[in-house]
Formats: sequence, C-alpha cells, structure tokens
Amino acid sequence: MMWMEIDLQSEVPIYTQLVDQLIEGIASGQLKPGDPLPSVRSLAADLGINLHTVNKAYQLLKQEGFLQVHRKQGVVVQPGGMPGVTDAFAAKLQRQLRTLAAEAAVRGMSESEFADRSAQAYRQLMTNQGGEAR
Amino acid sequence: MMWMEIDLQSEVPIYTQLVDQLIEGIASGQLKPGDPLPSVRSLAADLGINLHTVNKAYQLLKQEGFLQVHRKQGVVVQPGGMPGVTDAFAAKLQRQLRTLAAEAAVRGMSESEFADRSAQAYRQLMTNQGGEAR
DNA sequence: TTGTTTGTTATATATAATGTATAACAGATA
DNA sequence: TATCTGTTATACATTATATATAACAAACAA
Repeated sequence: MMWMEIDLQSEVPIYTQLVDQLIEGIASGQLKPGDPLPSVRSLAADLGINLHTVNKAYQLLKQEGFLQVHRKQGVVVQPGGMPGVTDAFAAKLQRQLRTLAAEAAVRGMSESEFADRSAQAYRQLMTNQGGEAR
Repeated sequence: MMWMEIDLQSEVPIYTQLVDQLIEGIASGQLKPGDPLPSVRSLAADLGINLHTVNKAYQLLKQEGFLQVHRKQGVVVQPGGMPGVTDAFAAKLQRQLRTLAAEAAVRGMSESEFADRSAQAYRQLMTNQGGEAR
C-alpha cells in the first residue's frame, strides 16, 4: 500500500482521494480480488490521518460492492466478481462526461480529441503497473 | 434563460450546477458570444435562490474567462474568443477522466465503450439545441 | 437633477460537510 | 487472557454552502 498518496492541500476531500485511488488500484491490477487491505487504524497511521476518514472510504466502497469486510480478517477486495455497469453508474458517468465535454468543447477541443483523451486515460490505468493479466 | 434548472436536493452545490449549465449553454450554442445574461438579482429571483449564489457562479466563470462584466450592462458571454485548452484544464480533465475510467474499467466497461460514451456525451451537447453553426 | 438598475462588498447567521479526538463495544484470533 | 478487527458513539473544530440585509459606486433613463 506504499503507492497511496494523500494531498492534504487538495480541494478534493481526503476520503474521496482514498476511494478514487483504491478503485484505480483495482482497475490497474495493483489490487486483485481477495487481496487484503490495511486495517483502518494502520492505514490511517501510515497516512497521518484519522481512523474515521479511512473508515468512511472503506464504508463507501463496501456499499458499492468493491470491498468485503470479515470480522477480524479485515477488509478485502471483493473476491466474488465486481459490480457491473449499473443504471446508477451509467447515469453518473453520463452526467460527468457531459460536464467535462462541455468545457472541453467551449475551449476548442474537438470530439475526436476528447474521445482520444478518454481512451488514453483508460489505457494508462491498465499499463501503469501490475497490469491486466498475469 | 428558461432552460436553467436547479435541483435543490442534489448533492452538487447550486453554484456548481449554475456553472455547469452555463458552460453547457455556451457549448451547445444556446448562449453565443456577446449574449447578455440575467442580472444576479433577476436570475436568483427566477430560480428562487440567493443573489450571492448566482454571483459566486458568475465570478467563477468570469475568472475562467468565459464571461465578461460591464458596469450596468451586466454580464455578457465572452465576446472576444473563449479561453483555450490551458495546462490547468488539461490536468483537471486528465485527472477526472482517470477517475471515471477506473470505475468504468472495474465494472467491466471496455476502453472502446468508454471512449464511445465520451464521444456520445460530446456529440449530444452539440445536437441538443441551437447547434454548432448558424 | 432624480431615480433606478447594475455589479460589488461587507456582515451576520444557519446548516451541512469534513476531519479529528477519544472512548467503548463485540467478534475473532493467538 | 490478551490483542486486533470493524463498528459505533460522542464531542469538537474548521470549512463549505446558502441565505438574509444592507450599503456603495457606476451607468443609464426619466
């Protein structure tokens, strides 16, 4: 978990940074199904933040179905298949893409360049580390 | 300005909803360079919100270069060319696309589908109303 | 001139979000 | 019996968000 980094000066909340980085970790293969996560106390200590901030991130990811919690074994990356593209996620994705696309368009970015940057963002996740397959 | 809609129950702040919708209005051509915007007081009254909430949105868009402010003439859509793809915007875009792409990937969405949805979000803006050309 | 509308600024207040600090609990494990 | 786990509860501080009034100076119309 040495790859986690928190920016205390950022405008994005700490627990959101945690959520995003953990999802990116799963996407990139750094975190695989069944992998154990640090306890809320140890991760909080490592990052120099509070226990409850870590717990809030874990709770959100547990509710979304990305994590599982066993008593005492601690938190584990969902071993039984990740949740798919739900209606709720599709709606959230469309809404945020529309907002981003609008500003990009106003600034003169073409549709193809916007799509290219989207594909590039996706691809860079996979080729970062660990990778998509074994 | 009858097309503006505010969701008071949304988790996204009102002034952010205003900023997003105004940028989408410019992108879609509903708002053209030089077009006047409602005064902070009248728009606030129309939407049933406070003057300062509208002013905060206008200030942000003014600082970004999307709006101009003349004393008494009121607020106007930037007539002298929109700001381009700055480094700051490129960085923000990449960061947000990465976050979205990560969750999409974890949920099993392919790179091509993610890119397709991005292009579709861009295209739907343009074809909504008013359009890209005269 | 007077009056009105404009953006702007200043205070004040209320509520919610965020983050921290302690403490305690029950279940699981060594 | 200890220890570690997630979990819950309480309290507190800070910031973000939103509203409510009030006032100001500039621009314009009468």
